[in-house]
Amino acid sequence: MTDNEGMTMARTPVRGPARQLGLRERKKIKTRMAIREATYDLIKEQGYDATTVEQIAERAEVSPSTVFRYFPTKEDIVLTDEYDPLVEDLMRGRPEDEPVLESVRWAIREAMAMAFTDNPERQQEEMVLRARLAVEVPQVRSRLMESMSVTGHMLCRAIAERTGRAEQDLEVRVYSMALMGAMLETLVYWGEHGCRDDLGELIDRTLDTFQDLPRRLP
Amino acid sequence: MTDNEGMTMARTPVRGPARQLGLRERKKIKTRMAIREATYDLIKEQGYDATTVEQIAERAEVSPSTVFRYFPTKEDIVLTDEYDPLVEDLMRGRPEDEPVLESVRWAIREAMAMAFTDNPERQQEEMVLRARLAVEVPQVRSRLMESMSVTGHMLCRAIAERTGRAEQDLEVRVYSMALMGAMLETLVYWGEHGCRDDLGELIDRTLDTFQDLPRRLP
DNA sequence: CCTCTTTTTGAGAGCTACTCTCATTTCATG
DNA sequence: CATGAAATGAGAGTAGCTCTCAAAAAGAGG
Repeated sequence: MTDNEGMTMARTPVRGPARQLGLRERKKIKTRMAIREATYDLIKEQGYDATTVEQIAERAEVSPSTVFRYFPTKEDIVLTDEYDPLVEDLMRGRPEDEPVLESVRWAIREAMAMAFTDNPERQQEEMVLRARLAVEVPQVRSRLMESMSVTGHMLCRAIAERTGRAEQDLEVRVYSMALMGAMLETLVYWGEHGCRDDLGELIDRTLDTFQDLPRRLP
Repeated sequence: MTDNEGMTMARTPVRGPARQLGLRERKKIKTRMAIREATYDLIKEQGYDATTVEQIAERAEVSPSTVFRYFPTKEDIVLTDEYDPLVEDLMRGRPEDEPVLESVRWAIREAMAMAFTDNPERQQEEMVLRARLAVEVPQVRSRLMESMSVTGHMLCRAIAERTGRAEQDLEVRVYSMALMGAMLETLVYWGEHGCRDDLGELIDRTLDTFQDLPRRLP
């Protein structure tokens, strides 16, 4: 049951005979979004812990069972939204001889830009909420770390492909997860400082730091 | 279960020259260990998920309430045992001008050595179990990551102290968490490979990799 | 429009981690 | 031994999550 979410608006089915979403799939997307938005709103109103799945279901006008059918855990409602495939694709599009870190830098920047193209308001707001929850709610932070590890594996694949090394090489994995740890901490840092800084700039600084770690801290 | 003390009545508190723990505290330590061992054994028998807190309580001969009084969550029973203060102390003992990474390397090595001094069998066994669970059980892995983040903060303090930087400096934090990500991945790697490799050697390799990251992966 | 199949949903029962409260037991001490 | 403090157990309660099964909705075809 790999759910392939489109994450785009359900309105205006694409013209053309080839790809027409049926009513069923459009409804699924709508339900998914309804659950998400209900969750975001409730959390903003009363906080994460005080928000029960039952309440979420009620506001989204579905049954609790359905909520769990769409999201495996409560935390996932907040923070599942797959950047990974996007970033992976973007990285694959970079020239072979580019330093890995530069590809990463470019891919992240591009992914963020794309995410913000439609409905930048809402996207920004959700990012802030996620960062805040990552700071405040241990469960969410844990879950976020877990998803970072998935991203890390993606990065392993990309690096392996690029450098010709094995995907399971210890060095490759260490490199990837170190980078993920760095990125996650950047997000937490951003959240702890009230999300006032420019996240893109922080990420740039992090990548700079990462680029020559040994020189940074003797 | 084989701990200090001989089950005396201790009617009169023996005020010997050496510091003697009261019966209460000795009992607490015993209970804590009993819960841990019951958990380890049950997990070995039937796996993590199949082991309920009720079973653990029963085997440890305490009530379920007591289990939760000693450990905040089920995961904590498996993987709480604070290396952090030890490592922090060890790091503080290193010369000021030593490169941070070398202090880390030394502290970890020393901490491992100390952990293995008494009852190396059992220690090794528990380490293996933890690594295996970190690989197999998402909840445990999450919790482990969470605790790594705590260790990361400790590392931040140590680095800040050593280098005179602010503890909240983005670079310091990025450095620390990158290192933690690397260490955690090393543990996972070890676990995935059946804990057959020498963990100390893997850690050494990881630290080597970390030492000159930019040269490792162009 | 009606029928048949497949997918999606809701209702409800059930499990378990975890919390809280309160009475009881166990230790410490004068 | 008496008194106070701490640890425990019993039990009730909450919420996340799973599973099952039957009803409802959507698609395809006549």
